[in-house]
Amino acid sequence: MKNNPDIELGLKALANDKRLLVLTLLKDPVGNFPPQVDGDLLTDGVCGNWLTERLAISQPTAARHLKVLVDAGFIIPTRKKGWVFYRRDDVAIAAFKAKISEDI
Amino acid sequence: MKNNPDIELGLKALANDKRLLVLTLLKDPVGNFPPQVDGDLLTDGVCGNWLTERLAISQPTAARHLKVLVDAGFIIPTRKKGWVFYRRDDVAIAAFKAKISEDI
DNA sequence: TCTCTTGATAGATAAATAGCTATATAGCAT
DNA sequence: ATGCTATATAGCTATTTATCTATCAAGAGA
Repeated sequence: MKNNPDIELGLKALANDKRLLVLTLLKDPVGNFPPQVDGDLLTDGVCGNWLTERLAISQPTAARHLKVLVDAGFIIPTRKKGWVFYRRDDVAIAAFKAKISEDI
Repeated sequence: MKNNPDIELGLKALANDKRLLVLTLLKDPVGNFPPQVDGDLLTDGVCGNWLTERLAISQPTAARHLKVLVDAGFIIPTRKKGWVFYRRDDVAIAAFKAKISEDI
C-alpha cells in the first residue's frame, strides 16, 4: 500500500541518469538536435532515434527509458510517418514540481 | 560519467515509499509521535526506534533507509544518550526543490 | 564492573532495474 | 505486394536495492 503513488512514480522515473538527460535535452530541441523532415522539433518533439544515439545505449533500452518517462507523464510521444517524436509535457512537469514542493 | 550527480543522489533517495514516509512523518513530529524524554521532538528530532516502528520493517533495514536520507542531506541525525534522533533539514530540502525546479 | 538496550555491521536472499541480443510488428515507400 | 526501417517485445544476464536474521560494538545505569 503506497503512501503517495503518483509522486513515487514520478520520482522513480526521474531517479536515473539517462532519463534526466532526456528531459534536459528536450528542454532545447532546436539547440540540441539537427532539423527534422517529418516532425517539427518544437511541436512534435525529437525523434526517438536521435535520443537513443545521444544516450549511447541500445535501442530497446532507450525505448524502455522513454516509456518510463511517458508513463510518468513527463514526455509526450507523437507518432508520425513511422517515427515517434518526443517532447516534454511542461505542464505536467510543473505540476509535479509543485506537488513535490508541497508534499516533501 | 554522471550528468548531474547531486540531483540524482537526491532523487534516488526520494524514490522510495518508506523514505518518503519518513520525511512526511518528520514534518510534524509533535503531531505524529508521543513526547520524548531524552531528546526534544522539535530541536533534536524523532527517535530512530519510533520511526522504525512506523515503517513496519526491521531495525537494520530502517537504519539503512535513514542513512540514505542522511547521506542525501535531507535529515540530520543527533546522537543523545544512546539514541539517535532524526529531524528534517528543511534548508537542504528547500535547496533541493529549487535545484529540481531549475534543472528539470 | 556488569548488564541491558540501542544502534551498526555482516552476510544471505529476493526483487527490481538496467542493460544486451534476437525477434516480431507496424507502417512507408517503391 | 514486397522490402526496408523504426519501434516494440521477449528473454536473458548483471547489478543494484530492499529485506531479513544473526551478531557486534557502544554507552547508560545500576
